[in-house]
This record gives sequence, structure tokens and C-alpha cells, in this order.
Amino acid sequence: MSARPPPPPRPRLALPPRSAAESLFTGAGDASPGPLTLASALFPSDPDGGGMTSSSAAAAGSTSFTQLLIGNLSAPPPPPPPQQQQREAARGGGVARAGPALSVAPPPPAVGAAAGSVFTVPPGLSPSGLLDSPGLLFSPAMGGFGMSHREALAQVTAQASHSPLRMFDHTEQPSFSAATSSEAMQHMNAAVNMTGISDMVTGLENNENVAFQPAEASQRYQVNAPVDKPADDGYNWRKYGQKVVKGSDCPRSYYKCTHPNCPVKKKVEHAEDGQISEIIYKGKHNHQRPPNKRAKDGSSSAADQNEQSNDTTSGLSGIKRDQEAIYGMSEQLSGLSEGDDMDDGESRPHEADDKESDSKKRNIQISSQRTSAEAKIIVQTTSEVDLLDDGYRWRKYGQKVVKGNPHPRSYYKCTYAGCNVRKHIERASSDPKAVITTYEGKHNHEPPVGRGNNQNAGNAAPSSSARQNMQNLSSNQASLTMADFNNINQRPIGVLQFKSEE
DNA sequence: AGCCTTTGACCAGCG
DNA sequence: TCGCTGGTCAAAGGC
Repeated sequence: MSARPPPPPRPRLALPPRSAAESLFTGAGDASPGPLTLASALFPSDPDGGGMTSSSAAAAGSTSFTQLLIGNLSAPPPPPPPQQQQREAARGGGVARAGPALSVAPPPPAVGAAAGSVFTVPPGLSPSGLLDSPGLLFSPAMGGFGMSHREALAQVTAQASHSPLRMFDHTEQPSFSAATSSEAMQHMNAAVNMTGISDMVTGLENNENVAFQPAEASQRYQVNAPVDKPADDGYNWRKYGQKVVKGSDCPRSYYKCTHPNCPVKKKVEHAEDGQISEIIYKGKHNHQRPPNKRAKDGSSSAADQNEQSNDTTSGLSGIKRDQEAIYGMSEQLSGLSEGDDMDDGESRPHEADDKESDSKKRNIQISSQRTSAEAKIIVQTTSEVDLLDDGYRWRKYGQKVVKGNPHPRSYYKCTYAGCNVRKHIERASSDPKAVITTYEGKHNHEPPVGRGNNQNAGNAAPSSSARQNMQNLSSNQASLTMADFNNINQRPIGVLQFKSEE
């Protein structure tokens, strides 16, 4: 074997954390703000709400993105833990480091365990999408009509790793960091009103005229989806190794990007149940994604085509852009916690727990932690009832306790006549707040009036294309729509569906 | 035929 | 120095 270059230090250890805001406002040269930074820039934090002094200073008095999004902000995050403060102090004010994710928290010990900051998503943003896996948050499967089940599943997980990079691209734009909240809202509203969330995020994407990706950064995601081939994230991968790592009975798989001279690798770790528990990316793609299969079959939407025509910077296909729009959307969602709660998150879930009795609005908590080198997203929810509040009506028809998990799996059916959609909700054995929601089938009807995501007035209506996408869901597709970014307070913001099982 | 996965072996870092 | 461990190689086989 030829001599290998010295392996880069494991980013999670080597890369000092820094706040996204810090990088944003210090003009960190070789790094980009993370998605939450973008969110913070778009919706600058409450002066005392985010622990992000820079952004707070820049946006005093503004409503945070989280507030805008959920209308129900979590308690102000505690100051950074001493460890983090020390690290930041030692860093001397934010030495920019390449890294796809800029948050500062050390990774939580496990999914569902202590997590980073928490943000909430109001009812109507279907928990399924959020809960199926963090990967879904970034899933391009949203635009993946016609993809195979396997592809959908794979994308749900594997794509997770790319969204930070994409949002990185967006947030490269200093103009974003300087955006006022009103400008941001205009941006958001305009985009949403036009074509829905995908386009909204595409609007952000269109600002990516710098294809920034850290050369030696790695990204680490915890995902939770039954994927046996976590390779369909738009790139082509070749598995070059598999190893059983210590402390786990399940193998870790090693993949390389098959593009010539592309140094990107990824490691995929499986949990004992066979689900992918973690994906770690390393390196930077030195090429664009290969043509999307789905782009060839003419399934691109008008919105996609619009995107395509508007996309003068990335050269990505409409489909791809759609996918990445979803990444971006997801990243905004997942990244919210990063900006609002730039702390180590050890206490965040508990904080959220304390508040959950205060309001049913906080029906989903997504705990996210990122370092410059990795990101972990943990999806949590407060109650099963909340999980059902995704715009549709559900009837529980079964419950079962599975081996190894003290918490029952609950089975629900859509109550709409003739609709065969089912979902089941499973709680992690280690943390009952970590929930996996699996949808089966597609709704053949609109969500009931007065519930869920579509009861907003005025421009609250989701874009027709988004709605159509939702309606067009096939059994192996996922869809995300954003109902309303303008009227988002205490309102559902979207519907996210994902079919993860046959 | 080409690409991919599988899998045993090898290598390098580290304690 | 040695053993452990993670990461990679590369031949073989499958699709």
C-alpha cells in the first residue's frame, strides 16, 4: 500500500468551536457561517435570546428566526459552558477554520440524549418528516418523485450530510449577514408566496456564488432511518471497506466518491437495529453532483424549471436545486437551534421539557449540535398527541411493545374515508422523547380544514406546487411544503411527509 | 464490460 | 516494542 497522507485530525476534536455569528460577523475568511447563522442573519436574534453577541448586536430588537418560525421561542439559552468559553477564549476571537458546520457544542453522547439547542416546530410541520430522521430534514427526496423506495430512504439519510454545505454556500454571502429582519422577511415571503419553500430556499441558494466547502472538514450526522444503502445523496459512492469498530456489533462502512480525483469519503455507521446511526463525511467534493436520475425522466416541476432558469450560479439542475432547496429548508430548521442556542445543549432538552407543559405549540423539539467539523441532529417530541398533529386526522388502531424497547410502537390510520395512509410512532428505548414516525402510503385528500397546516389566512396558503407535491406523494416519496412564513407564529409552517417503509 | 460490494489482509497511529 | 484499533487496499465475486 502506498504511503497515505497523514490523516487529518478528527475534526470533532481538532476544530475549536465557534459561534456561527462569530464567523459571520468577523468575516472569517476561510469559513462560512452555518445554516443557523444564516437564519440568524435572516432573522436576527433577540438581543437577549441567542447568546450570540454579534448577531444580537447587529439585530437588536429583531425577532429571531426561531420566533418567526415557531412563534414560541424556547427559553433563552444559557451562556456557553465554561468549556466552550475556554475554547473560544483560547481561540483568540474566532480563528476561522474550515468546517461545514459552525456550531460550538460538543456532540451529544447519543441520539435522544443530551442535545444541543432546541427549537420547536409548531403543529402542522408534520412530525413525520422531522421525526423520520434528521436526514429527512435535508432530504432531497422531497423532490424525488419517481425515485425508488430505497433511493428515498437513502437520500433521507445520506443527504443530511450535504445540507450544511449547501447552506454554507448560501451563508457565504455577506449580504445575508447584513440583512435586516424585514429584508429577510421580504425575502422569505416573496419566495414563499411565489413557489413555496423550495423556491424560498432556492432563493437563498441563488446566493451561492461561492462554492465553498471545506477541504478537510468532515461532517458527522446522526441519522435514524432504515437505510441499507446510504449512498444516494446525489453523488456516487463506492464502498471500499467495512469494519466492525470497537464497541459496536455493527459494521462501519467506508465509501469514496467515485468521481475522478474527488477526495470525499464518508463513513456510515449502523446501529444495532440496522438503521444508519451516523454518517461522517470527510473532504470536499471537487465537482458538482452528477446528473440527477430524476432530472432525466422529465419529472421536474415548473418550479424546478423556474429554478433552473434562475439558477445562474450553480449550474445545478432544477431537480437538484429542488432537492437542495429542501436541504436548505431543512438546514434552516435544523440550524435554528444553532443560532438561537449556541451552547452545548446539555440542558436544552430539559429546558424544553420544562416548557412543554406551557404550550402545546412546542410539539417537536429538534436538538441540534454542531461543531465546525460535525453536526448531530436529534429529533425529539413532547408527546404522541403532538405527533399526530400534522394536519391530518389519525386514529390509533394498534400499539405494540417491541423487544428491547420499553416504549410501545403506536399505529395510526388516517381517518379520512378511503385514505389508507398509516403511520406508526416509535420511541427510542433510550429516550422516549426521541421518536421515529413512519408514514405508509400517501394521502389522497387534503388535510382536513381547520387543522394542521393550512388554516392560515391570507398568504398563508402554501404554494400550489408545494401542495401538489404533497398530494403527489407516492408511497416512497417525501414532500415538504411550507405553508406560511409570514404568519408563522403559533401556526403550522408546513407539512412534511415521508414514507420510509414499504 | 463495467461498476459495485464483500472481505481478508495490510498499514499506521497510539497507548 | 507490542498489541489494539481504525482506515485502506485489492482480489474476488455479484449484479
